[in-house]
Amino acid sequence: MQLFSICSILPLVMKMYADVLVEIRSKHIDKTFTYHIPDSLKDDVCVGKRVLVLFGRQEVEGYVLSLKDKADIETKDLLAILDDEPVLNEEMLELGKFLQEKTLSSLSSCYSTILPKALKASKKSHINKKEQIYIKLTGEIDELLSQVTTASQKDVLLLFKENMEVLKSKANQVSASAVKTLLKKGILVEEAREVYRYNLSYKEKEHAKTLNEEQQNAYEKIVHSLGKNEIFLLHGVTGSGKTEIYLQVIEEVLKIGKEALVLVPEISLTPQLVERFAKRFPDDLAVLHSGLSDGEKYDEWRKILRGEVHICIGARSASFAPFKNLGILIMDEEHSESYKQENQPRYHALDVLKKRSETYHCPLILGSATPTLDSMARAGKKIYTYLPLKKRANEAILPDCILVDMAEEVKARHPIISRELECAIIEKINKKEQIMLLLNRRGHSTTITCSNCGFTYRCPHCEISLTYHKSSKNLRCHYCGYTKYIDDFCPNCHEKSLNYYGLGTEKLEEYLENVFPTARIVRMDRDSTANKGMHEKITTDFQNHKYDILLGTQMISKGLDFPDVTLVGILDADASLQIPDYKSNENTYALLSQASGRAGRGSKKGLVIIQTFQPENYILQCVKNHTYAKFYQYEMNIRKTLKYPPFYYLILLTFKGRDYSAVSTESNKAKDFLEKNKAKETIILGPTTANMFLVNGVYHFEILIKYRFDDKLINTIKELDELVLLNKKVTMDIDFHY
DNA sequence: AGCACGCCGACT
DNA sequence: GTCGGCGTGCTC
Repeated sequence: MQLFSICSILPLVMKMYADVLVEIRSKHIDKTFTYHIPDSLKDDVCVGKRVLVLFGRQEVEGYVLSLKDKADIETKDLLAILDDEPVLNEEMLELGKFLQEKTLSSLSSCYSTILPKALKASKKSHINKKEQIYIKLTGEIDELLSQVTTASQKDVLLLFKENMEVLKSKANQVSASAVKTLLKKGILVEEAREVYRYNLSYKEKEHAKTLNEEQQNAYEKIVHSLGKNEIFLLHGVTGSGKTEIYLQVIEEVLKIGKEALVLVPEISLTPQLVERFAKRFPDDLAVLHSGLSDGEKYDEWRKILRGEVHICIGARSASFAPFKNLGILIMDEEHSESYKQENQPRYHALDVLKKRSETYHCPLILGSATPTLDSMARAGKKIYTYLPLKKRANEAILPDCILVDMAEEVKARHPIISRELECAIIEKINKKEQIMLLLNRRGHSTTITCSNCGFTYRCPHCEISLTYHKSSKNLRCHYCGYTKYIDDFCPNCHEKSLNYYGLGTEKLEEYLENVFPTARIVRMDRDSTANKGMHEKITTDFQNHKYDILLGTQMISKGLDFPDVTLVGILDADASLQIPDYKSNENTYALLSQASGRAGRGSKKGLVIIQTFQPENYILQCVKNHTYAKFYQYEMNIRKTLKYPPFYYLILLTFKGRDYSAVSTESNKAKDFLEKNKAKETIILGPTTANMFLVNGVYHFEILIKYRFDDKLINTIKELDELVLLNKKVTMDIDFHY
């Protein structure tokens, strides 16, 4: 089980050659190259370590994937071995290959994803362990004291009256030069000790809450399956106490000496949640999320690797946490799209967890208030064990929900905040209760048009209209990041006649300040939380009643628990329905019920007001009535008729390049190739120009493949991948949808 | 991905 | 005549 066991056996065999996967993230070079192992490095090589090699004319880092005693071609020597212990153990080596097979991306990109940045093979990743230098006495203090003559040297030694060892920096404060002489004389010795950069400082232990009957039942089923590879779908409305079940299951897992891995979406990984875990399991928790520096992540990673902690909570990338004896895997908010990586390798954390739960023979819990249709269908087929939680844990009742027809409100000159919402806000403020407003669009206004000549600002690279950010007085493209400063004059006709249309969080904040001048308002979105710690500051300030109204993007809809929020307003319910994606209904249902769930989590009953132009929309009706089951039936019917998941699998191929006609012809050739090799039921759609047709000067074409039973399809796509690789003007991106 | 080799256009 | 454009091909 220990890493060094591999290491200590292999050198005895004395292999002469090593197969090295060089770290060049290109599909053209995605294979191993054989290098000769010079005698000086023989005792040190082993599978899973990083090495330095000469590749062509450049020095490159790579991973040793296997050792052998013959080479069929001429070889170069390994230049150096970079690790004392392998960075990839057997499981991780296997997991990398699994990812490559699942995503059809390069093996080296898979290994890079598995490892924390500090351990990636690359040219310049010099994130090191942080060390502190301690100094120690070499003998008895009284005896050593008699050997020194100067006063300052004596002072330094006196530090050791009470401590066996002292931080060198501390001793230096007494007298740096004295420390130096004492070290030279051999009276003191240095000792480097590694320190961790990130530490949770919750020492008091919090105890388990009692579970209600439903929770108890779910808990017992899960605990009963420990040691077996079973997948649970824990379907519980917001506030039904899923987290408490996780915590108690983890407690059982720790009792049998095993480890627990908990995944949460990045935006749900709030200080509130971390605190809850940290207080329950003091000194036994590692946290991995994007807010940590690379060094901190590296330290957390090593705590896990060394077995110093038994629990890890983290976002998507934590699915690779280097545990060696997992007993439970948990994926909270399993419907979250953040579990899918949107660049290569485009893996889904669920696949990684499923794979690891097989490896370790341990259960996997998928928790959600709004499971994906896919998970729900699997539960229906008994592939997953279904565990419903229907009641809110603290007996709180679900909030009332009202749909407001905005067509009427526009006529009544209330286009932003409807009359109902305005009244409710005033009422709640008077009662000293709190309000959350969800508007899932950042910035100030989405379209800027000249009323004189009709000019509209568009991104020169992406052809979409630019969003105005008032606080920074510029226009931004939310796709490519293009930024442009503007003044009040139209660049086309030079009149001062620009109109700002469309509503973003910045403009809403401005509007609210005008309508409710006495209310204390705070905004939370990617822009207002750009600086480290802002997210935490806003949430704690709001919790402490420093504000009455919290407005923000979907960032405010997840994971936060404010007992005094009794009103939730959702301003742009239609926006997410209109996104051209087969999942837009599913995502809308999840987002809106998630946001609604923020209301009335304490003892007071909550109210949710949803503003929409289509109050009769079935999805919105389901949200209003809290009827997931009806939503599920309705949406499954649509998916079935339109041949979408979970009835069909989807693969999206994207062809990219700067040369329009090259991309067009290549994608058409690809279509022909696929048509020739497909199974009967497989459907090839396209090529069409992508949603984002032109981004940063790169043209995008798409082919969508829908299939059910097509054993050869994956192989066909691999062949196609190699064909497209020959054309240097076009790249092909493969994306498996779930 | 880099970095070489190689074969055609406008310049001191 | 040369400097340099980037198309093509290879890296153990």
